[in-house]
Amino acid sequence: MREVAALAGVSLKTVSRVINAEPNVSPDLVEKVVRAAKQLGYVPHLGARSLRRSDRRTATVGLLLADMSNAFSAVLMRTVDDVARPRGVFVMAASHDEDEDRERALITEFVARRVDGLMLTPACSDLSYLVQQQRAGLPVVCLDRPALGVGADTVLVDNFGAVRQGIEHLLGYGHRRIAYLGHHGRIYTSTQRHNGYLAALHAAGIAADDSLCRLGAGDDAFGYCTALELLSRPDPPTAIFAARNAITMGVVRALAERGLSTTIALLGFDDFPLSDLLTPPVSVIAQDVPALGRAAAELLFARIGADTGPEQTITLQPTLIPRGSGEINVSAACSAGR
Amino acid sequence: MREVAALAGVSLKTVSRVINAEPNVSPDLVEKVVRAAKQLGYVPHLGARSLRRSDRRTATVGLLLADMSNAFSAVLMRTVDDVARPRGVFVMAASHDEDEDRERALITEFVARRVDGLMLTPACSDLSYLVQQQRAGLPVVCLDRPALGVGADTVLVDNFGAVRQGIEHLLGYGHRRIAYLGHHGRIYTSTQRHNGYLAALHAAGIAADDSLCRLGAGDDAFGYCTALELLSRPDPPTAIFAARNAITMGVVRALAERGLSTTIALLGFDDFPLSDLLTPPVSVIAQDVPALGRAAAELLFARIGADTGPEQTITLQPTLIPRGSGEINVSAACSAGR
DNA sequence: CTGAAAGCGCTTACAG
DNA sequence: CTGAAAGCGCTTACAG
Repeated sequence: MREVAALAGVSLKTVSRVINAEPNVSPDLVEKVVRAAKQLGYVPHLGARSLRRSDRRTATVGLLLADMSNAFSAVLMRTVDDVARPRGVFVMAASHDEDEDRERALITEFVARRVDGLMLTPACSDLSYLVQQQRAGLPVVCLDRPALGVGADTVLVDNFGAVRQGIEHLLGYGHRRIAYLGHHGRIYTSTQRHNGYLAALHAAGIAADDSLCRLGAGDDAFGYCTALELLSRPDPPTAIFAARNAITMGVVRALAERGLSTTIALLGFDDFPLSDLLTPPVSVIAQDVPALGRAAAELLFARIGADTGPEQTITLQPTLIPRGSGEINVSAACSAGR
Repeated sequence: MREVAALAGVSLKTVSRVINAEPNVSPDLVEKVVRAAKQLGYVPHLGARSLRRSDRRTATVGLLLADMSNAFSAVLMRTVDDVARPRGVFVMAASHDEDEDRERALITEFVARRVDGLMLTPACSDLSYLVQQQRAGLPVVCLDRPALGVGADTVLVDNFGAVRQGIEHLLGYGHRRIAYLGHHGRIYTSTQRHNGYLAALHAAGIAADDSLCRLGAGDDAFGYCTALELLSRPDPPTAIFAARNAITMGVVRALAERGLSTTIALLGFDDFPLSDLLTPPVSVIAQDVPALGRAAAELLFARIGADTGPEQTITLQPTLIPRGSGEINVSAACSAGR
């Protein structure tokens, strides 16, 4: 900027005025500055600007996810970025891998970079240490999971209701022995889904069989191995609910291997590519991930824009998409399973 | 920091020394400062630090992708982040959507934030405007596509060779009428793949049939519609090469719908989840995406670490994974197709 | 309409 | 071992 001022033969303040498109600069000075800036390839230093400006904005927000390599997170990032970009804001993303210490360290790094706001999918740890930052003016929005120990705008998905409804769907096809394959650990969404399963069984007057309820790593291999094991039992389940798409894929593999794809009903949480091309097509409970990201980003930018209204919690409803695998009657399973 | 100094009863410089773990501070002052910092919840301002420090590092790198919502980019981001994180560096990602103006604007925004380095998958536009930034000390690494109009470390995938080999694989099963479904536009990887296809045919003495060579949007719908159309011809292809996984998925759908999955050979570029569970399992040419991201990130950090060695270009070899769909003999296709 | 001075939060380069 | 002064690139708050 100093060089631009020197080349244009004006003061720093005049350059600043031109860069920021402030009014009341004579046209010929504007042109001199613009020409000098172009000639020098001058790009204003946003960091220095934010240090001095009264609003202290860095035009940067933090997005803390469980693991940004999965499709769910990738879509979230993109929709958040789509909201941020028109405002000239960049998104810095990071993954906490469900590790609380890592989560806390990453939040501190975001704060050290003075992000204008923070969006996070909490690792379900106590976030009360965030209160201090919030009071210092950091807007925080939680997405997909609620904040514990701290108030914050939150966008959730009705995991509980959707799974209950999904299990009721399977019950409607006569299933009574429905296995639940889920993610272990105290991840909020897992717990909610599990509770939805239990609630549906309870409402139907069915005692939950603990041996049909398996919690594990939540990946493809877990789904595959667990399904194989369950199917080998003398009293196999007639239907399987997979609480995550990776698990669903593993179960699909196991059913195909055993030739049971059209015998055992399967319903999965979260849609995935090609689910409609499998044999039979896989029924799923689908979340509107872009809507989740968009809602959270809009809440955050409203807060950054000094919205001081009461805290909001938005809950999105997933949709059950019946494609075939979840619409298999129990009689078929019984005749083949025994 | 001022508050910390006041609370600890020391000078700014002493606080600075403690924060930066500089030697030669008396233990009791260290403790006083540490206690004051903790009490106040003090987090150093990295922006202010980088403004003043001699190395000018912001502990931030830019990652410019075509579209961060797809699985390929998501994995790239994660592996780049895995290299950056242990160095205390954050990754800012953005998507240019193959739009050159957007690409240029995003690069300027990265420069305005004074990223320590820039990694990009160029939209295949002329990047000579980057030379100025490079001379000013900005390390640039291109990944997946080469830099045009500017020298930069680059990590590429041998698209040409892998596709030529893939087509030879199909030729080995007796196919002579092999369709090519690719992405239009002047994206480098597309062109390379297309050239690999042509080279293989040429080497085998087969005249390329332009009507079998379709370039389009490169998505699922394009693959589906184009495959349906080709299969409806009086002289349909006996094998299809899909130059991108989204296209492959569309072709899978079309073949399944026509009951031609085990009749027409299919080979796709880029693996995708569940490809091995389809009927028949889909043969693909798979790229090692994590290796791509890791190599690029390591090149970048070497440059940031003042490596002034000659420019490097690393080329990774994809792997052909035969699963069944690409190993269908031409005779079957001929008997059914006519 | 224009610019000189001060200061954002930190580190550098010195002096003690 | 400790600190006062200057300055990174910019904007604020004034004065002219």
